[in-house]
Amino acid sequence: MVRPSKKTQIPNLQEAIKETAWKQIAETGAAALSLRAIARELKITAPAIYNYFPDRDALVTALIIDAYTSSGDYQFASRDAQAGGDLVERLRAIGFSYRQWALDYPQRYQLIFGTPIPGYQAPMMEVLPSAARSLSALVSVIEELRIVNRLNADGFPAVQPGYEQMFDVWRGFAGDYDIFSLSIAMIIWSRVHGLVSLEVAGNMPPFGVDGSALYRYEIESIIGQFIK
Amino acid sequence: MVRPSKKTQIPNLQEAIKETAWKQIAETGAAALSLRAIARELKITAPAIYNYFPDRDALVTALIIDAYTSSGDYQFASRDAQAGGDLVERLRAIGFSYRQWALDYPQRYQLIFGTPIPGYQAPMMEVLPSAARSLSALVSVIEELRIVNRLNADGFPAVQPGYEQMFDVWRGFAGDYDIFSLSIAMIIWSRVHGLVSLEVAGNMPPFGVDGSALYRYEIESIIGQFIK
DNA sequence: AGACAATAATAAACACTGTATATTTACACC
DNA sequence: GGTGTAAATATACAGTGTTTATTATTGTCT
Repeated sequence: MVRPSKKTQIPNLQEAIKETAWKQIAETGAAALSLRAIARELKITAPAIYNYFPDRDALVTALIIDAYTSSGDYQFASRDAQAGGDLVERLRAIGFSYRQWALDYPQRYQLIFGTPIPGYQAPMMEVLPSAARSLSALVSVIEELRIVNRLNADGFPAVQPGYEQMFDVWRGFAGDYDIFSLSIAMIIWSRVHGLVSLEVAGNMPPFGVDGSALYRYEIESIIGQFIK
Repeated sequence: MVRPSKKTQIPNLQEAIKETAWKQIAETGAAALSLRAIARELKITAPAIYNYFPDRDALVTALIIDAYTSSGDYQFASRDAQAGGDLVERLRAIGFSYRQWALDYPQRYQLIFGTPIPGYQAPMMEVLPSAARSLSALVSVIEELRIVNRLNADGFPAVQPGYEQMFDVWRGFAGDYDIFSLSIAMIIWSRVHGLVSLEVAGNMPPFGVDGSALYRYEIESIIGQFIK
């Protein structure tokens, strides 16, 4: 048999490949991702995958986009669960959901922020839409705080000249927010990311500083510094 | 020829293997590290490496230890260049040297904090000595600040009970510092690491926030929050 | 309905990788 | 000077991503 009849074929094979990839990433880690292993599990030959993804890197890119989307969904859900409430409370909720997602899906987190795939470099222009969206729940709340004049960031460095068009690209994906709100969101992101990345990767030496307590402290530090 | 005579042999082959590994990592990235490629460049066969490293992971561990040592050297050098000066100035110098090292050796930074080697997990107990030392330039200054009562961290979460012995292990490697100083150092580390890791990995979206300006802002934020 | 072209799979092969095993040789020591 | 050890090679195995050629199925056009 050279080609299976439509009855025995897997419907929506493109999606099935990604699902199997996620399953194997969850089981054995992102670094062990293997096209041949995926093909084995789907009872398919490896080159068949090339009908749906031009190469391994393209599959990884698709997975990263899904991961960003999943992270963004977490943050939007937590923001909207606090809809109508205090803006700072919404900010808190988003902050905690960032860590929660990383703890729930450490492999997805590593796929985005580690570099587990040999030789892989994410193509910025393909990934940007989902990456920008994943940050935009945070940006949206910061923007609201800015509008009601509760943002405090004296001496915050100005954006480099000549990048306005890049910002326009971002705007198209993530919403029409002020560039200052975006900058503040990025520094907040870098803070929570610092703590979460060390925790998830196991680089935090085991002195027993409680991860969630430390994280709560850092969230309150952020609020104390940037919100008035 | 099955074994080269001593004259044609490479002296200190263990060190030569690591050097070649670093050379290739600098050229083609940590993810492309290959025992066979190293062997080719040294004009030996791949299994010969197994006389010096039990497997590839052991070589990677040795490289990571070297990288931690290199990072620590940067920070100690910058601290000692400010010896006799203001403690806060020393803190600043250490902060900047952390980023500078990452920019000078992005591949080494990725080797430690990314996960570029498929299936590799750093053995904590082997890496801890050099990792602890690399943080201890910072810890030493924080400790001095604590002693002269210039440390400000109200509400900082307490260390979890039952980890005293882990801390003792750390003490043995990095110096006899107070556990509170160590905790403060860790949160400072997580902040600079958050910014640097996003910058080095290229995950900072290209809005043109000047990396070094943003970093300076963050360093001053840290000093403003924790030093009085 | 029949011819045809596009499509989606397989089969086989290539150049890699890390690693295990067996073999051979150079060297140091008694 | 023989012997044992250590350090290299040779060979082989199982795995990887990817390319090429082949083949059978499918949908479309006449």
